[in-house]
Amino acid sequence: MLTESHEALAREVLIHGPIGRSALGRRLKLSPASLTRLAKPFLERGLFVELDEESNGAVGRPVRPLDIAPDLGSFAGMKITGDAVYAVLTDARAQIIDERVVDFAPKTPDAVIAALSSIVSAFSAIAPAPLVGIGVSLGGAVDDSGRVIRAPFLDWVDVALGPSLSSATGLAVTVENDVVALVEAERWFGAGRGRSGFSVITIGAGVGYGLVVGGEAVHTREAGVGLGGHVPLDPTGPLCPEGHRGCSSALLTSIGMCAQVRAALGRPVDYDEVLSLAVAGDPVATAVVEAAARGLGRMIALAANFTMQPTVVLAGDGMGLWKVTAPRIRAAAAADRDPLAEPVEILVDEAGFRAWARGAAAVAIQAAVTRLAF
Amino acid sequence: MLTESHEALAREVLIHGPIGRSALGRRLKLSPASLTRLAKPFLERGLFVELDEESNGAVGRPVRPLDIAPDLGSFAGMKITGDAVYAVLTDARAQIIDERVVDFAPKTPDAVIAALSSIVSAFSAIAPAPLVGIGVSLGGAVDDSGRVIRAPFLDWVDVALGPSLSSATGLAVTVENDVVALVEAERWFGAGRGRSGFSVITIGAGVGYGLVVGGEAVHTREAGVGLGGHVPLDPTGPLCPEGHRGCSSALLTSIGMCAQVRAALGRPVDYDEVLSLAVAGDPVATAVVEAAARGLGRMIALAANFTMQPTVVLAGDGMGLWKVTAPRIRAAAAADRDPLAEPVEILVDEAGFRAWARGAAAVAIQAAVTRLAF
DNA sequence: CGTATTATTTCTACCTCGGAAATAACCAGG
DNA sequence: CCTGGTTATTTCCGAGGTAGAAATAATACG
Repeated sequence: MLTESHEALAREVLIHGPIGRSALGRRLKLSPASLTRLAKPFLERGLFVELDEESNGAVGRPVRPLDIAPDLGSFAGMKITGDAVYAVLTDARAQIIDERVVDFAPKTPDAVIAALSSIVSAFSAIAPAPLVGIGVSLGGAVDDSGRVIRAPFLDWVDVALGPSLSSATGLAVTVENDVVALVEAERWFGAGRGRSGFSVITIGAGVGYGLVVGGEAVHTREAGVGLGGHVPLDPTGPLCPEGHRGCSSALLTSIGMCAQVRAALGRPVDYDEVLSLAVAGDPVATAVVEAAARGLGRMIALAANFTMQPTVVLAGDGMGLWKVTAPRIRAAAAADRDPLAEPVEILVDEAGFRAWARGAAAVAIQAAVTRLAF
Repeated sequence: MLTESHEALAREVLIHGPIGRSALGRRLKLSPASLTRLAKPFLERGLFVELDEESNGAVGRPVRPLDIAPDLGSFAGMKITGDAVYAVLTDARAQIIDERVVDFAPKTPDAVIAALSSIVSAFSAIAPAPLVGIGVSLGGAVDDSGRVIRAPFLDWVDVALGPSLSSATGLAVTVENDVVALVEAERWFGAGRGRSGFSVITIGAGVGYGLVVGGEAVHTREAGVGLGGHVPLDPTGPLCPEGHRGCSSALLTSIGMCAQVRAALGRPVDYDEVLSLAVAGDPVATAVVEAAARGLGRMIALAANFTMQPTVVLAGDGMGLWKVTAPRIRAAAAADRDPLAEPVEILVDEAGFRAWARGAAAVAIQAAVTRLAF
């Protein structure tokens, strides 16, 4: 069995590789001697490869960087919504190789597992390396064993989703809350890579919030229950279904924005249309979008101030708002930022909706590293 | 030299003692055998004592709890303001034994060091155990070597306060930002003891903010620079000197509250008078105090939501506001708390202004534990 | 072509830790 | 009072991870 140090080495090479033993020693606070010893079993089993770095002009013996084997394994990440599964096939670094969408009905565990299984079969056929892990994420509460404690949008209570899918596919399955999974993806492979702390705000059908401090995601009982969904942002704003005026849900979600525009224009519109109307100068859509931009900026500033982390990562399917109003969001964030603190650094995950499925893949990869099983 | 495990043991006994080896093993994740080994040098050097627990009716061999020696050492904690030093003499657990206030003028390093030295002399004479460490805190930026990088309220830039005081007194001196020190005191000895995470809000002449996550205080460059000082809380509120409408400084500080009441009543009032006027039913003071209570409640909810820590500690000289309006603050916090999350737990440090000096003592104690020097 | 520099490996001793068994100190009940 | 049960602590000892020192490797530079 391999030790904790072995696992730390595997994680470090996966996240920061290719990287030389010397740099690894500094990063893990271990001596060069230990690095030689720790890396040996990985090289012997073919999990790591040693690269030939062409000399870069520096004096001294050139580094011999370690990297993960290119054919280490593939992973499937699948995000369950109320009517479809959005899936990505990734490599061991959560780089997307392929993506699929499969609708399902009715909202029963059997129908969902059938959809998930069909995706896994399809991915198995085209994956460049064997599938070694499956990640599933959804909006709701899950436990460590892969059971879904509750998922309101599916009307599920206590469903053994992980075990069922695992026996159906014969592969290791990790089930996680969607926001938690997305945060893990940002931490290991995304915008937060190499940063010790940042907060994550997702916008789309809902508003999600996650936090990383000291290199670790903050996991409390309330992670993923919708924290950040009802932050008061604009006292003159619209009402959300819970009756909060100008809260993040009312202001920032695609549902909330579309509802505002529809109420004023008298006809249904979708999210993309709201944005393009705003770009075209429609006064209603412009007002709604600008209010959202100010609200998001305020939320970014609040997150940065209260978490004491100057970096905020934006992700989710609502990134269209960023594309249209980035300067306004930045200005609003700066206005509410504490004047003495350094400016907020806003990082945007451009993957849009795929970021959710990539999050599911990320937790599957993490599970594989913890098991040191590839 | 003693190891990291020895230090962890010392910290654990100091914070949670008296405590048996068995419980220590569970807490530190070490075997009973290791606890016997680790505790030995402390008992031999007289730093720990073994208590005789009278049997409490439980079966089995009774625990033999370890505790720190009662005469382990005394500590001085001193908070520097613009015109006086507030000091406490404490035992090794930051329990206050005595307190002093010494005014100084002018705002020069020499005058401040003279005031600090006179307090140290006075404490030395009455301390029940030898003084082993001195902690100094102030509003401003300090570095690890005990230098004050800048302290605007004293017009100081780059003053070697720690080294000067150390050579003047011959004792180990620790200098820390006042908010950071207060957070450390709450974490080790105060309301946050035994909790892995919480946020701290101080109100008084200013608004301070600190954060503990995963058992560690969050130390970023912006710790103690005034984060939380200008959080927008009430869009219809008064202006702060920076021009923010209804921000935490305008709403919650004693200065801000007194200024509002004075503007309406046309005569100067102090903080205690504002509170007693409000209790007596004066309409102006009542409006100001209730706005402050609502604002503080909102700030508490924001802190809990964005830090994902359900516990918030209140401290500082403005605790009079809590005494007068606790139910209103609780109600406001509950209103802005995310509906799905567990209720906010509000803990109040009743020490008032002394909490600042106690924070300085706490960082001195921490330094002594790190050095394992008593 | 020798020297300086940096990376990595080899060898080895240390030292922390935990497992197992023994011992200690209590309670409960006959 | 004695015996068995239970929990806390100690003793003994081996396993294993770690780092120090020295050797070796591979480059740039003059």
